[in-house]
Amino acid sequence: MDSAPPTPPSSPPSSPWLPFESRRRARDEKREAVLRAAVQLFLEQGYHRVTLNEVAERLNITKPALYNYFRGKDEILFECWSMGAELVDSVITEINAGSGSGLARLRKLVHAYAALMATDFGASLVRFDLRDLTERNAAVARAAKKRIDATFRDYIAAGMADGSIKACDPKLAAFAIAGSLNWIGHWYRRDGGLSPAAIADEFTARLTEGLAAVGPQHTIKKTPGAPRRRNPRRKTTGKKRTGEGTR
Amino acid sequence: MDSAPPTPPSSPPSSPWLPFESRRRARDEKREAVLRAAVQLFLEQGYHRVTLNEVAERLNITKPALYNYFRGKDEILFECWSMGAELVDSVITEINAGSGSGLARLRKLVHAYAALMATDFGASLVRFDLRDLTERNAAVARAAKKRIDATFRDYIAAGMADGSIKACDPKLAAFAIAGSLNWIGHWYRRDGGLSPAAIADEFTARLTEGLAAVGPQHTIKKTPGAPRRRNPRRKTTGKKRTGEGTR
DNA sequence: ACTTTTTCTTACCTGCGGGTAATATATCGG
DNA sequence: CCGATATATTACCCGCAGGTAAGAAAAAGT
Repeated sequence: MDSAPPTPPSSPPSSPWLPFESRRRARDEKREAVLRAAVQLFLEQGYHRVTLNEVAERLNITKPALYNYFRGKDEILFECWSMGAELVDSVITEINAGSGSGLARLRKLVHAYAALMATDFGASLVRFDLRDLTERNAAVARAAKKRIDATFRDYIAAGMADGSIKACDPKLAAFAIAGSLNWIGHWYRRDGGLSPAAIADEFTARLTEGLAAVGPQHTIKKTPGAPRRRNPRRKTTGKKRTGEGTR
Repeated sequence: MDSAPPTPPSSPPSSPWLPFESRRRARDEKREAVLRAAVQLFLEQGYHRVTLNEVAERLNITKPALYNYFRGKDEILFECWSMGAELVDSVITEINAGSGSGLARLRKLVHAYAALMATDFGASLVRFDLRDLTERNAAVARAAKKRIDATFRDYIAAGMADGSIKACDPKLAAFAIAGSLNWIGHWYRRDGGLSPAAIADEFTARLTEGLAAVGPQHTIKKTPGAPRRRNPRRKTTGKKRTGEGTR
């Protein structure tokens, strides 16, 4: 809207960094705008059916302009995917920073992950085909996926160790839970009557009730801390930037 | 192997139907061979990366020969998908024909469905993008998916009605279970140390243990009929044929 | 006001892959 | 052995979408 720069033109040239910074910012904002438009189209129509012309058109520019920000179509796909991965990563670091039993952590992860699957960048994690990426980028993506999967298993294993989760095969249990969550990304529609929060709550309960240990402590049903209300929302901080030049 | 027709050439022309039938059979077998080759390649590399030349090459023929059996690439995709759908349908009819509580039926369905996801045609149900189909075929596929989803919900609702399943939202519970199962189609690898039977058993237990009613009757842990052993395997009959000519 | 750098556009190239036409070859019925 | 039918091949078309080159337009720096 407002075109006034942070440093008005009348001010002395004391700080030439700010305009420089603002230029960089503008560029990154445009980059992100491209990603937002692209991820939306990719999810709507599928990567292969979306042309770069369409992406550009939606941004009121033309195709070659995109090449100022990205090397090619596959890099756009990868960056979309990365956005989602960063969101998950920040969720995980946050949970790891906190405390709680294995079961409690697993519940937090399930809740946050479920909500993430209802976002564009979150869904892109499970709806994009990694085979569309360059081998290099695909390797990065595979590694990230592996880390996420390992986190699920770790929480389950930790829960078994601390007695909050009953004995089971962590690998298969993680597959079952993660699969259920990942599938949200395939069926969730914004106009579908089910709010992300409701889905997250329900899945948290449904997916962990079978795992809770029944022997030592009594069956845990709702979140132990807040008896009735669930966590309203969790602010997903993040937004790192890679800073890798285009040319 | 053996090329001798059912009616040897020396016999009188009393039954000209058999050679005709055998011709038809040969044709259908080739059609199916195309589908088997195609589904494998589609799963391996992804639909868009597979060329018809590759499909043909794997069958030791050339691309245009495929057009004797299918209208085009998308029809091949659809027929692969249909093979999977027919397998699920036959599983469902079999379960519906039998008896058992809602929970028991749900368990049967989960078990059979999990095993199916470890097959090529089963996986094609969840790994192919319906948007690659013509609108007409996509509508058929959507309807089939809806029927399958409805079956999950029906079993859960029936279980709640007969007391074998505790109160829950059938829609979300079905999503959670089906999602977990569908995801198998994405991660299962034949060379991955986990046998389909083991996966099916584990998922059957894991996905239904949280749903079993604990109030009225005692907790149901294993299958109620057979106390220790689970169903070893279920023969998936089926293999209907559409019989729609190409030209 | 001039130059320089960044950003964007118009016009084009190019390869790939689905699909088709014309034609050859095997198979079948007689 | 001969025509008819199905089945396969070789050669081709062509539309599309990713990517590029060259230059205009806009900003930034001085």
